[in-house]
Amino acid sequence: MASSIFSSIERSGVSNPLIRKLQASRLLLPADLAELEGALTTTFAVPAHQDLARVNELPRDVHILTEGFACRYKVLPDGRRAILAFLLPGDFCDLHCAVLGRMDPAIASITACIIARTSFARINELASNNPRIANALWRATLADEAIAREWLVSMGQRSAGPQLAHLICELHFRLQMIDLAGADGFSFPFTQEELGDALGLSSVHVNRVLHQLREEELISLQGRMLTILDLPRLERFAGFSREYLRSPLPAPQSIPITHGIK
Amino acid sequence: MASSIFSSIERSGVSNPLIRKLQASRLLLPADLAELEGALTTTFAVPAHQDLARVNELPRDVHILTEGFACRYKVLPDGRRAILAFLLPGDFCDLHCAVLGRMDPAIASITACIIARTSFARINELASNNPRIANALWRATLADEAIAREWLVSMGQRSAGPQLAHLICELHFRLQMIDLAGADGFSFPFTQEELGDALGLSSVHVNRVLHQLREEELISLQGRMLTILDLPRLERFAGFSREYLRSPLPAPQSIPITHGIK
DNA sequence: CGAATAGTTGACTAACGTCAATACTAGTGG
DNA sequence: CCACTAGTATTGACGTTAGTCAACTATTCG
Repeated sequence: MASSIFSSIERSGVSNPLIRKLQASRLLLPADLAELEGALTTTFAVPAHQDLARVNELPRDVHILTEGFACRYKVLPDGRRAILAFLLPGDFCDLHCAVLGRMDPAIASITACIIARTSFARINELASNNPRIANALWRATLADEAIAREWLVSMGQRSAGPQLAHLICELHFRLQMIDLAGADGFSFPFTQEELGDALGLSSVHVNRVLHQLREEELISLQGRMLTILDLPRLERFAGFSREYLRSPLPAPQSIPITHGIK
Repeated sequence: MASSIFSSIERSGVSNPLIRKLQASRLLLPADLAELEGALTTTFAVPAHQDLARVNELPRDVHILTEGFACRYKVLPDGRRAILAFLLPGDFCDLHCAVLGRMDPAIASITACIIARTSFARINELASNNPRIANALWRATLADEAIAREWLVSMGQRSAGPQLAHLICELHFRLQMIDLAGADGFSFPFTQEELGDALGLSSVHVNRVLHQLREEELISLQGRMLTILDLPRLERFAGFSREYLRSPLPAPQSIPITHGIK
């Protein structure tokens, strides 16, 4: 199963979205970026709706989504599936697993994906020797956590309509950050069942709520392209505040430029 | 468990539960523990049901819960409150906020608490100069994340009964880890409204579900003391697996003992 | 002891799930 | 180009879970 999928399309990736994201964050020096990029040599392609964790059983590798959509999920004993996060280009798939040394939630592609891989040993070496990189990686996992926390708020306190609207706002904002959302809309390749598993709703109910959002002319959805018709109104309806997604610059002392004295 | 190795520290009477936890994890050398403990000099008391974030508006400090129960929460514009995590002794209150440089969710005490404080600058200095400490702190935030993810599963896929049971199992396990849960039961100081805000349920429904758990003789709850009457049955009912709470030892290469070469 | 807070219970309502039938769509091979 | 198929979307009828409102009781605490 595993080998056929990884008819590895090796590419010399200068345009890794993770590197671009980190570059934009201004947390790292050019030299740091080069170090990190040097570790991301191997990339491979995965078809849509493919289980990634099972394909590669080594939890000691770290994967970065480079192109396409994926998700983290967990299946319960009774067969229900919980989608815990949607992964977009530039996101780490399993950095936390590598740090903890445990392959906790599974990863699956949603669309066809391109994924970059490196060994955790390599990442760990970089982080150990360069606190700026360690800090940037740490912050990346914390950004994940902030999104998960907001999902928690959504699931607990928002009814289905606002909850779905909130997810749309989140994806829109995150895709904008990586230049993957135009003014006209963005790629929205999720099935209603996937949305349901992410929101804790049945796919039937997702359908109805989606219908409602279209009827109220908040969004339009044709093919797999979603257009936000009235962003301010959608954000208000969702109770969305982009604050939690912003990556604030750390205070001066949290970037120890003077590292090396020790 | 690792008592003989760290006997020198034990004899010196480590009172801080964070240090005890890290000590038990075997991630750090005695010297590392001493470094960290040296940073936790200031402690202060907070009465029950007190807002902690507002008490200390400086987001550049890091707080560690030393005694008592607290929670992370967020209030929505419409006044609803979402509790995002319960904090137990030894937990960081706001390490992630400090790293990200943003005071995201608020913290409130549930019981009277004792809290240790240190400056983030100090923590950051330790982490920058000592990758073992950086790793341990990173893992601590990831442990948080694992719990949040499991809450997400609970809220999305479990109905109220199993969800509440799951929370009880989680708290029981976490309290056991820090020697705060006896065989006879453990302190359970949450109001039903707090439980509701954490589970995304109304307090009325929490009451009914709690009643049901008692009727089925899974738990008993008197005063603020909860007793688990049949742990295996409760865990089965909740769909609880303690796997996600375990702190696995990292693979050898993730503890670079040889740090200092650079 | 009294006042506030927390817990309990019932009646009713709203949100969401389940089941099932039908329509659409993209990809497939003839 | 068409039919075939499997997955996906849509819609209706109905059941279940959980929310709301409201009254009442039990605790806690000053």
